[in-house]
Amino acid sequence: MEDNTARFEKLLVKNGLKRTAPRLQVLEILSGRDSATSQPYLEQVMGKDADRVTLYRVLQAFEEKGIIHKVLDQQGTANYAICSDGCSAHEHHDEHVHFNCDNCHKIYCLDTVKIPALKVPAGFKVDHLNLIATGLCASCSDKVN
Amino acid sequence: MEDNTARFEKLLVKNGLKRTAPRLQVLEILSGRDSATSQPYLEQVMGKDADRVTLYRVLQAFEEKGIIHKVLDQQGTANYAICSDGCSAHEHHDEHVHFNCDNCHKIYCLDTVKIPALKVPAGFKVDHLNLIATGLCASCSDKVN
DNA sequence: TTATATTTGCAACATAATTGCATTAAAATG
DNA sequence: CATTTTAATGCAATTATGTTGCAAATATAA
Repeated sequence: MEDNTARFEKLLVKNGLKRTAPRLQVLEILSGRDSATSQPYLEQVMGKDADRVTLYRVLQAFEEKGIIHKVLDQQGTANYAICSDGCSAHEHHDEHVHFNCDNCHKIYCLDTVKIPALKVPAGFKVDHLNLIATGLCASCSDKVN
Repeated sequence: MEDNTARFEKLLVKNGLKRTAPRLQVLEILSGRDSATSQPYLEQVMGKDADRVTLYRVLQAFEEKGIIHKVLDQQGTANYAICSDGCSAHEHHDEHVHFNCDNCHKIYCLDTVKIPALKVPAGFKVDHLNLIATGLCASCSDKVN
């Protein structure tokens, strides 16, 4: 799992995207984190390596191709995480629960927790489900006690 | 159910808020809609009747008192709906499902649908759940067929 | 009717996101 | 390997969204 760069380059090519510095950098940052990453954080980390507009466009392209998925936190800020295998441009499989910690504000993708089936009123056709739980993450509830 | 104004005035007084024109207007608009209403829509409808800042502050005050609740749609836009009875400043009971129609972009509060209980990994402590379903609402899926 | 406490509106500012366009860089081609 | 083609970047300008401080106005209490 060492040579990420080679892996990322394949990922880009596979999706018809050119191998550029800003794109590799975004993948590098996202893969090094255990929770979803906010746009402002990315912007700050990348600094002047890439224009703000470029970052927006990189994220948008990645989302369209199914490389990353977007989660909105309780404030409405966009956060991004690398999709698990199985996502593609045509179909996102990110219907797991996202956990938004009230203390550290990290967003965890709880891949193991599936969203239970849901009964909706007649006529409504559910396409996607998006469940965000808020509370304290394991690390923060430790510290509080 | 005709004289809304009197009802709204009581609601304001009960929550220690003064009876002002912008507040009554917001309540009037929200109560006349069958789905959650976006901040931009409210801003547009109110036009120059109220300053943009006033609208933000009215919405914020209402949310704090438990008169309305905020739902973020898939784009991260704030939408507001009048709370069902039982909400207060201390406790929001809006843990029902919100349905975001992909076609008409309305947001429905599905009060009758409860969010199923959830198993989370050890250590995580869930405080609130927020489930947004996307797809076609009853009215739009009619039209498509 | 006057006093007081809240609420409003304005101006200025801060942040987040989008668009058009010229320039640059990556991959494809011969 | 030079050249062409196509995609991506960076910059400037613009729009949308949300916030803060403060003076003026207004609702309620006294």
